[in-house]
Amino acid sequence: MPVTAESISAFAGVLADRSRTAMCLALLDGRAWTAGELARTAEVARSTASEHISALLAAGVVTDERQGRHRYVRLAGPEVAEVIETLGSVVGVPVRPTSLRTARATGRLAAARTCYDHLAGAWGVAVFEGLTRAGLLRTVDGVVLTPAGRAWFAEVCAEPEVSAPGRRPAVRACLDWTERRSHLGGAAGAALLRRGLEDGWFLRDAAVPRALTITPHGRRTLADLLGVAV
Amino acid sequence: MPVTAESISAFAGVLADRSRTAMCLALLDGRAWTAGELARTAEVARSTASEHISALLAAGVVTDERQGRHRYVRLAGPEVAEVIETLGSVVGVPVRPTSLRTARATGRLAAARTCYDHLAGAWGVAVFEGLTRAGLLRTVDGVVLTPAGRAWFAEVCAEPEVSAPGRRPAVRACLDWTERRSHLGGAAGAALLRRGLEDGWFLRDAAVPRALTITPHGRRTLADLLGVAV
DNA sequence: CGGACCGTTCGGCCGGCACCGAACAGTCAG
DNA sequence: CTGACTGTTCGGTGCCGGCCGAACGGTCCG
Repeated sequence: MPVTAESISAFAGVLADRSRTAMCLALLDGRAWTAGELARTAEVARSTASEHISALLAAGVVTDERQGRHRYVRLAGPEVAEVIETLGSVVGVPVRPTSLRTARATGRLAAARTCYDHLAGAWGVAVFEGLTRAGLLRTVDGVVLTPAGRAWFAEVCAEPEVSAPGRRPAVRACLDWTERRSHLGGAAGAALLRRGLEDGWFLRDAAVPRALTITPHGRRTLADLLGVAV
Repeated sequence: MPVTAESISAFAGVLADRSRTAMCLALLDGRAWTAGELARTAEVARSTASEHISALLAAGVVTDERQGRHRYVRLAGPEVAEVIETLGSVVGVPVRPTSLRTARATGRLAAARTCYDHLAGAWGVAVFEGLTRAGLLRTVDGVVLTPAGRAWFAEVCAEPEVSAPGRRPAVRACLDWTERRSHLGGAAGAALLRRGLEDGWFLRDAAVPRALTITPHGRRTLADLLGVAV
């Protein structure tokens, strides 16, 4: 019983700071923010923001992901988003409109969106799993492109770069915010998205940044390419 | 935007203390606790508890009610209960069983219970409104017993005390925790509960403290007395 | 390699707050 | 009235935590 009180108060303590709360409110949009962006949002020094992010991380409020010289931070899951929204709703109305707006936005984002430079959302996960089922991707101990997959990408995306031994990994499993499963990152993921945008599989949403809508043509093409219903 | 972050963090700050959280967890059962009981539950000095209660009060987490030398404290409403439970659910499972147990308990408590020494819950509210409809209670600018009501209580409860100009008010509107409407407190409310227990209208629940079950006899009697279906 | 940029670590400062005990005010019972 | 009890106020103490700037390690680019 006292353990429960301890852990709840500890968790509340993490949210009990103006700067950390400002960061969390920014993160409510479901996107990944860099540490510097969060520092600017909360209006504190980068060093201070770094400490705050560490605290949020330790409490399980956010997850992070290093990428080059950047540190991308996102909310750890829908549960913590719910806590923050509940907290906001009890303190007054001002969060409601934001909440509704983000709900609509995340609805669109959940279906299909860009994650940095590759495809994410329900469609991103479907593609990832389709590639795996088709034998183009092997997911034991990490994820690698099979020879068949390498050939497939070279043909579909017409980009030899995918197989080149550059510094960027060809494929990378990227945990999906909404689906909690992996979608395809890395050079191959980027190439596929580029190809899809060029060829009209997806259209960028005018209203919601990062959101994508699938065209009927894209739907047919992907089903065709993967040899499965997606 | 900064205003929102400010207010959310301020609210979270109130919950960000082991002692205050322990108090809130105790209050989750929906009952009113005295300041001393909360101090013992949180294992702090009475003076410390007093300060904590003031903080919870200022934040709108609880409401209080002085009664004699006691200060009764209860959660301000279902919304704050929801916040605390949400907070507990994200931090781990340990709150769930408690939550389920209290849910079952509050289910019984919602129907009929004692509030200090009078009837509360759905039945308490129904009786209050039945008395009003029957013209025994007038509820403009507070609540008073009509002459007819005074006679009714003298007859039914056989207690002249109800009309005596003692220090305790004859009737008092007591805001019901579950119904968010008034039930009957004061000397008349106490007399009515006493009469009901003596005459077998209600039985005390063995498992859940303060819970009451209505007997068929009680149901008939109340409907009869109030001249309405309750 | 050197310069630009991002993030982290480390002192050091400062304010706030949780806690207690003692003294005091109000209520109830005998 | 007296004594028992509940709750509040007020100093005083100690600690925790948020903040910054400076220095440093990594990464990307030319």
